[in-house]
Amino acid sequence: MRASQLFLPTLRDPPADAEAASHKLLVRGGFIRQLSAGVWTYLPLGWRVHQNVVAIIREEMDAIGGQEMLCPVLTPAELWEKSGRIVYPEVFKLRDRNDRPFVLPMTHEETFTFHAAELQSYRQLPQFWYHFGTKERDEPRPRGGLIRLREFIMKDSYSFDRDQAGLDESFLRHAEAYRRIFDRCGLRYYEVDAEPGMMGGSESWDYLVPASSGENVLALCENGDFGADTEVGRAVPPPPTFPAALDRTQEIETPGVGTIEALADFLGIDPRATSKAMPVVKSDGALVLGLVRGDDRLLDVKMAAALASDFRPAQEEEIRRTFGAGGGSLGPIGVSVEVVADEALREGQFVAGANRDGWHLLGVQAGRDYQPRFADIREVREGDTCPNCGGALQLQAAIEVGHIFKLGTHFSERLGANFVDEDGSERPIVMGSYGIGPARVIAAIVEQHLDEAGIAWPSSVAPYDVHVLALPGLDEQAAQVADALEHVGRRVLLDDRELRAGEKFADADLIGCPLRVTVGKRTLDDGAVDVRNRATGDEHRVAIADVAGVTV
RNA sequence: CGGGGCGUAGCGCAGCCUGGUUAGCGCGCGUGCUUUGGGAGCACGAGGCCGCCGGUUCGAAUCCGGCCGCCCCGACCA
Repeated sequence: MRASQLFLPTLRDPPADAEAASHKLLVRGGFIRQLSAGVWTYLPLGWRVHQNVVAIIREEMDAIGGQEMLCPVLTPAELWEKSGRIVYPEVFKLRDRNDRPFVLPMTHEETFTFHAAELQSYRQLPQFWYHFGTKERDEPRPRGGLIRLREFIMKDSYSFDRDQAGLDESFLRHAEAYRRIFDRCGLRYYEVDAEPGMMGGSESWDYLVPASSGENVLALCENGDFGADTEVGRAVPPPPTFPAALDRTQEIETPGVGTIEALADFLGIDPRATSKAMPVVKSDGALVLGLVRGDDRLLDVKMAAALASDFRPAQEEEIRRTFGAGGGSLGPIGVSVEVVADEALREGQFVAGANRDGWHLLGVQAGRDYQPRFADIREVREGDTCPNCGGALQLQAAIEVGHIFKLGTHFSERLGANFVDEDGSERPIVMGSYGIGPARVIAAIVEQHLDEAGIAWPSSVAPYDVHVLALPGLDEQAAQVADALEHVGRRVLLDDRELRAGEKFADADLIGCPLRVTVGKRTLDDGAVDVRNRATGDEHRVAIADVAGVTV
């Protein structure tokens, strides 16, 4: 390809509204352009990279028996009413001229399950279908270039098995394929337990790529034996320094003490030896008391998982009616509601609210003084330690590039995707769903393969293998070099634009093809060119006759 | 949805507070000459609904009101 004819609008400066490195470089390099918040066009170079990522995914999906198909974007709302997902606020909804309701799907479980209803017999299972489909999500806040989009292409695949054992097998095969995909894309990533979500799946794993602009937070053990998404993973907080143990709880007046810091100061104790109570109301209206250590924070996604319900903070009036005290004086003793206590409160005696304004209790011990249900509901923090080996945990922002999920029978039951099993009985198909966002893969690759000058694409996804620079006056010679490379199957971008050498070098660094070949007077007299490795910066002189043989 | 910021040429910005000729600057773009291995120099030139609508005023990029859009933080998030 000749750069003089390529639509390649590179920019010297990053757009003012870009924050993430991948956002800045992909825009500057002429890979993508924004159309609206979270809505982007791939320009020619960006689409080539996208196609390369897609090709890798396709190969690995096919390698585990995937059958590629394509489902439409426009989808009758009826399917989503059956699955129950129609109520999600992120779902784009629209109507046709006859007022028939449609949705624009955020993923395609409903549609694939609709087709899976044609599967009749266990003899046809397992099946494994996928497509690269356009997803639409009315995100409340798109951001970061390609990191959170309102419209994007996703590889979503679906497995259809006769039983749980089959699903487990399909799930693991996907995990293997995903590892190969992300390896081939040059990503450093972690496979971690994920938040299963509200659809009742039993297990799900996330693929998280450490990158500062990511939205997930990864907890990693210094000894390498633990990695978890902090929305799911359990970590061990540093132990408290407890005051002398008491035989029974003791009331103490704490006038005007409204915060944990004030309480610890007033009593002269370690804040870690206190507890705090968070009254919440489940979606069925039941009030529950969440209890975490004084220095910890309740993490809402963990709490929701522990309660198996959404919840909201209780209101002042509800608190007073239930506990007979205000929000700053609540505790777990003598209450009529369920108490969900964090694991950190299992051992030891903590200070707790007395359910009496201006009073606390000393020496409150779980099991002896109150009977909670224990759950991991605290937010993982810097300074926590590894649950496996006790090593220090490090927190790191990460981009979620893939998610694999044991769905079970939620969709097959609601959409009537049943099969007849060997014993003649009809059963719902057991499903898994598996997603990868190529756009996020691209963003993640850039975040991990860049320097001050621009992107350094891994060869597997680079828009071109070799970037040949024709320095002024040497267009013909450069074209010959480019031809020689193309003849041996290399994908070549020939910069034949009428620009100064410095500008071509800068653009080449920015665009980030793995190899750069400079055709200039300086070396041509010797019948040679300079070949530079973008990632390492290594440059060496190669005779033109040998240039077709150079590799990264 | 809450908080903050921004909207002036393709990109980055100044001007606005304190209203007043033809709305500026850098980069980029076009033409010519000189240059030519790391974002050149000179000259000439093209390019603007100053986000939109309304109001105040003799006069609005500038003041006031409403709306729209975009970014960041939070909330939210299969």
